[in-house]
Amino acid sequence: MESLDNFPKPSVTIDNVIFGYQHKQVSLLLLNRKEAPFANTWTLPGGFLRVNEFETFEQAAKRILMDKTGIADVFLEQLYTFDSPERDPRGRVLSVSYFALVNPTKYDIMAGEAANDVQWFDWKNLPPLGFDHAMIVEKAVNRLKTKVLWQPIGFELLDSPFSIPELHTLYETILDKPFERRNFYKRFMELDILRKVDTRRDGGRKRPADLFEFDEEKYNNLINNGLSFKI
Amino acid sequence: MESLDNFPKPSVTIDNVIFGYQHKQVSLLLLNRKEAPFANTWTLPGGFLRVNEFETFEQAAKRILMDKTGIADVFLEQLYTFDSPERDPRGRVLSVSYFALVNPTKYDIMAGEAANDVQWFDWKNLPPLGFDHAMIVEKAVNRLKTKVLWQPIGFELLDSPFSIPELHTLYETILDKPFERRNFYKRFMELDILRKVDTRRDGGRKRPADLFEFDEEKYNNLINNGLSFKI
DNA sequence: TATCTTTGCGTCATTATTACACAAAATAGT
DNA sequence: ACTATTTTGTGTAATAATGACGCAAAGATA
Repeated sequence: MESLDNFPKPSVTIDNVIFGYQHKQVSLLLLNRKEAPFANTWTLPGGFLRVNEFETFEQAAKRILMDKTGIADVFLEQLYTFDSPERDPRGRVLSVSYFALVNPTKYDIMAGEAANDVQWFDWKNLPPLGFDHAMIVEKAVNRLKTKVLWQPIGFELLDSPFSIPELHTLYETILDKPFERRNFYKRFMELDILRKVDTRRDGGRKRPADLFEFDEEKYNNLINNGLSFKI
Repeated sequence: MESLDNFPKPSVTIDNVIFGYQHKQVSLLLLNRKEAPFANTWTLPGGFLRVNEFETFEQAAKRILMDKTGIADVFLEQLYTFDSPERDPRGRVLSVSYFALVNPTKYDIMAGEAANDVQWFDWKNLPPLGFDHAMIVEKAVNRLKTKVLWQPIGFELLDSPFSIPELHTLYETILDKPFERRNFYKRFMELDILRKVDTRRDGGRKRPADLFEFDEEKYNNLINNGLSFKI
C-alpha cells in the first residue's frame, strides 16, 4: 500500500460564517486578525484543522468558534470548500467553510488571543475582508436566502417566544422583499408548526402581538410525512 | 508570518460521482481498483489533488476523469467534502467530491492504468463500494433528485433531440414517482425552453413523438428575469 | 380497412395564491 | 373618559395554478 507521504499535501482551514439578527438587521460575526497575513484586517473566524488529533471538520469549527469568539453550542452545516491556489499568501491552503445561525442575545462574544477584536457587522455594511472571505460570505448569503424558504430557520435567529410580525420582518429582511402581511400570517398558521404561549410582552406601543414557540415535534411530523415546508 | 509547515496536513483526494442515463435507468460510473487499499473493489473514480502544481479541484477532477475513465469535457459541480478520520486506511485523507451528469452514448469509457475495469452500474443495483463512497453516492443521489426539480439538467442526460415522452420517463425514473402525462407535457411547453426540430425519428412502433432541443438562450432569459423553473 | 398503441391537446373541478378590507386591542393626547 | 392612531388578527373574493380525465390524431400491425 503506497504511502501518503509521497504526495505533497495542502493545509486545511475551517472558516465559519456565523449569521445573527438584531435590530431588524442580519449581522455577521467577524474577527480582526492580530497577526500576518491580513493583520488588522477583518476576516471570518477560522483556523487550521488539527490533523494529528483526528479532528473532524465540525469539531474543528466548534473549537475554533469557542477559542476565537467564545461562542459554544451552535448547529453548524458545511457550506463549500474553497480551493483557489492564491487564496492564502502563505501557500496552498484550502478552506472548508461552515455556516450557522445564532441569536446574538444568547452569546457573549469575546475576542480570543489571536484577535484584536470580534464584532457583529450589519451584512449590508461589511468592512473589507481578508483572504477570499468576501467570496465565502457571498456563498453563505445565497445559502441563507435559499434555506429560509425551505426550513424554519428563522426561529434560530429570534428570541423565543416570538410574534408573527417579528417573523414577518425577519423574512422581509433576509429576502429583501415584502411579503403580504395577511398571507404571511396565514402560511405559518396553516403550517401548524407554532405553539401559542400565553405570555404577553410588555412595552409594545400598540396592540400586543400573540407570542409563539417553534413546535419541533409538529415540524418533524410535517417533514417526515413527506410534506414540504415552503414559504 | 508563521510557516504552514508547523502544522500537520491532511491528504486530499477528489472523488467524482458521474451519473448517466440509458435503457430507462440512471447509471453511475464506477472503477475497479487495481491496488490497495480496496484492491479489486469498486469505487468512485478519484485521485489525489496535485498540490505542487497549484491544481484547482475542478482541474484535478477533470484530469482524474480523463486519466481513469477516458471521459473529457464534462460540467462538474462541487458536492461536499468528506472528513471522517477513518475513511481511508492509509491515514487522514479528505475527499472533496464532485458531481456530473453525462450522456453515456457520447463517451467511450476505458479503464486507465490504475484500474482493472471501469463500468456503468444501474444506480438501483450498485456493488459494495470501497472507502466511504456509499455515503458520497447517497449525498449525490439526493442532490440529483433536488436538482432535477429546479434545473433543466435532464437534457444533459438525453440524446438531443429528444421527445417529451423520453423526458417524462427520465423524470419518473430519477424521482421514482409518476407524473401525470398531460400535465408534464404542459409544464415544459409553457416553460418555453424547448425548440422543436423538424426531424423525425424512425423505428418508433407507434405515433412518432415530436422532437425538441433545449433552448439555452430562452432558459437563461427565464432565469435572468427572476422567474424560477420548477417541475 | 379495422384495431391497437402512443402522442398531442382540450377542458373542467379543485386547490392555492394574491389582494384588499375591516374589526379588535392597545396607546397617547386632549 | 373619549377620540384618534397604530398595530394586530381575521374574513373573503378574484385570480392563478394544479390535477384529473377524456378524446382525437398518427402511425404500426395484420
